[in-house]
Amino acid sequence: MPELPEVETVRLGLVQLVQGYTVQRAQDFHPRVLKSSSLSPLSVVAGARITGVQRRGKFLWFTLNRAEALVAHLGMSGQFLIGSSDRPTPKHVRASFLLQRGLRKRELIFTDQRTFGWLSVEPVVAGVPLPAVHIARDPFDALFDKPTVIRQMRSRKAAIKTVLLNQEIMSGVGNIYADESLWRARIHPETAAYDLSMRKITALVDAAIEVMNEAIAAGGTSFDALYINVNGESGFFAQSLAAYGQENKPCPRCGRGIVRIKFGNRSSHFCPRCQVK
DNA sequence: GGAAATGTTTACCG
DNA sequence: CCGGTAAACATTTC
Repeated sequence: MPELPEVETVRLGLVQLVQGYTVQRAQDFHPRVLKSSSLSPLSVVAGARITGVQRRGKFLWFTLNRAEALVAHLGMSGQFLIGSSDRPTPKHVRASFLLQRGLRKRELIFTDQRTFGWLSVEPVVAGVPLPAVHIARDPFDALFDKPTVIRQMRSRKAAIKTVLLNQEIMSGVGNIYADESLWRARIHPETAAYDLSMRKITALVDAAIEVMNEAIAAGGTSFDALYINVNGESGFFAQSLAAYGQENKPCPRCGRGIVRIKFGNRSSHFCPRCQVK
């Protein structure tokens, strides 16, 4: 479930279900699930209490009653799931955590089909774990500086979609919400960022905030069982998408068919009438 | 068999 | 050193 709204959906579930729990045992089952930079093997997390679950952009971390944090990135297909006898044992289990709070016990599982996701025990620098230090604040961060972000975006020569996806300018937006934001702001994805007016870029950032807010309220976007929350449930924002994945379907604004182009190694969807270069 | 899938990092080039 | 671009990473499904 991996763009900001999906990661936030997971985070909210984890706050509800694992915050305050103490790790009894932590195990990893795949040679690449633990980042090579990890300060320690995963098993060393045993004994720590989870004091909170935080997020910056698409990076997620558990704060512990220790100096280090347990950091996670879901990559393309990572999931956290709370163990339940109601559901079949998930495939591609990469790590598991036995948790306890008083008499209550829970299992937290990390699964990842494509293994682009990872876990890591990391030092925290000024409130942010090391792997996320280079990631810019996302729009839901209390210290998000919109005017600065807009200025930085406008200073780039690259295509606006590339700039919107750059996690070091503003974090959180991935391919789905980039296409949706550009559609809402009526901007062609290949427009050079520095050719856009201040007004247009402002509209784009506002659209990104708006669409991600709506997606969080819907529990994220799920196309299939690969993107689900900690209870195994799908979000329903997919039904609200205007552009992403809507090739040949009518633009909800003007009726013209949405087109898909290959761009920067991935697909971009837009309305050729509403979004012109 | 080829293409595509919601991400990040790295290398290379100018 | 910086910005821009392409490729690599791995697995599964259509």
